[in-house]
Amino acid sequence: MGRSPCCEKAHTNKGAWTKEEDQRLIAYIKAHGEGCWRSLPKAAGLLRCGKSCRLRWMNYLRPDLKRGNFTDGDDELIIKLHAMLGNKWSLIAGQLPGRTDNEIKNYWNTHIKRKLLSRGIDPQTHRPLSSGTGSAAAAAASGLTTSSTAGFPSPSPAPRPARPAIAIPPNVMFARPAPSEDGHSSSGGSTDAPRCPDLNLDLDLSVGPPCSPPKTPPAAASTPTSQQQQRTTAICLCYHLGVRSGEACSCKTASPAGFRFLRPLEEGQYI
DNA sequence: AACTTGATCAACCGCCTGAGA
DNA sequence: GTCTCAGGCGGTTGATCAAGT
Repeated sequence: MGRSPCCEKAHTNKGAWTKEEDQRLIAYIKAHGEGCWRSLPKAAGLLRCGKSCRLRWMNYLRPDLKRGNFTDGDDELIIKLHAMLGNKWSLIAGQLPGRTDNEIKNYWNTHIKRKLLSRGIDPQTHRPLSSGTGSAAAAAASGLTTSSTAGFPSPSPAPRPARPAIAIPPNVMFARPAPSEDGHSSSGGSTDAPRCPDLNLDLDLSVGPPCSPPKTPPAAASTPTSQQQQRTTAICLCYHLGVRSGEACSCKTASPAGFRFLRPLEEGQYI
C-alpha cells in the first residue's frame, strides 16, 4: 500500500551534519528531552528528517557516549555476544555502556571480522574455518561468508520473519543465527526456531545454575547433549528483552558480563 | 608530489513492530 | 479488524583519511 515518506525530503538537508545543526539539536533536546522525533526538526529549526536527528543524537551527540578505542575486553565481549545474538547490534550495544549499535556494527565489520579470520574462525558461524575449504576461508577473508561449514547446514534464506514473541522454551539456545545462503546474516536471523543445536560456541560464558558446566570433549562439539542444551538455555538475556524484574526471570545476580540467568519458561509462557 | 588503494565511520535507506485511531 | 504513524533496527553506501607505491 506504500507509505508516506517520514519527512518532506525536498526540504531536508542530507549528508554530514554541521556544527550549527549539532548545536541546535543538542540545545533542543536539552530543553525538551528526547522524543517525538518527527516534529523535532521543525521545532528545533532543523532542515533534517526526524530519523536523521534521532540517529545523529543516538550515535554521536548523546552525552553518555564513550568515544575512543575498544579494549581487548570489549572485543571479546562483542565476539561472545555476537556468537549468541547474531547481528543484533542494538542488543550487543546494550552490554557495552556508552557504545552505539552503529559503532559496534562498524567495529565488527572492520576489525573483529578480520581478527576472527586471523584466528581461523568464521566470523559468521564462530566455528573454525576448516582447513580443507580454502575457498571458504578466501570468501570469508574477502568479506563474504560461507553458509556451509562442515556439519552446519544453514537454513534456506527466508524473508525476515516477524519478530517472535519472546518465548523461551527449555531447549531453545541463545546461539547466533545461522548464516543465510548468501552468508549475509540479517535481522531475519532472529528466528523462533531453536538454532544451531549442534553448535558448541566454547565461549566460556559465565553461566549459572542449573548447570555446572562439565568440560566437554571437543568431539561433543557437534553432538550436543541435553546437558549442553540446558546449559545454553541458562543464559539470560531478559535484561535486554525488557524484562528487568520480570516474572520469567528468576535470576538474582548479574554475571561480570552483565548477564543474568533465566528460568526456562513453561510451555506457552511468554515474557 | 601525485596517484592509488584500503580502511574507517557517519549517515542514509528500507523494512518491521507496536500503538493508537 | 484495518490502517496509519512514529520509532527503531540492520544493511549498505559514500565521503574522508591514511598508507603505500
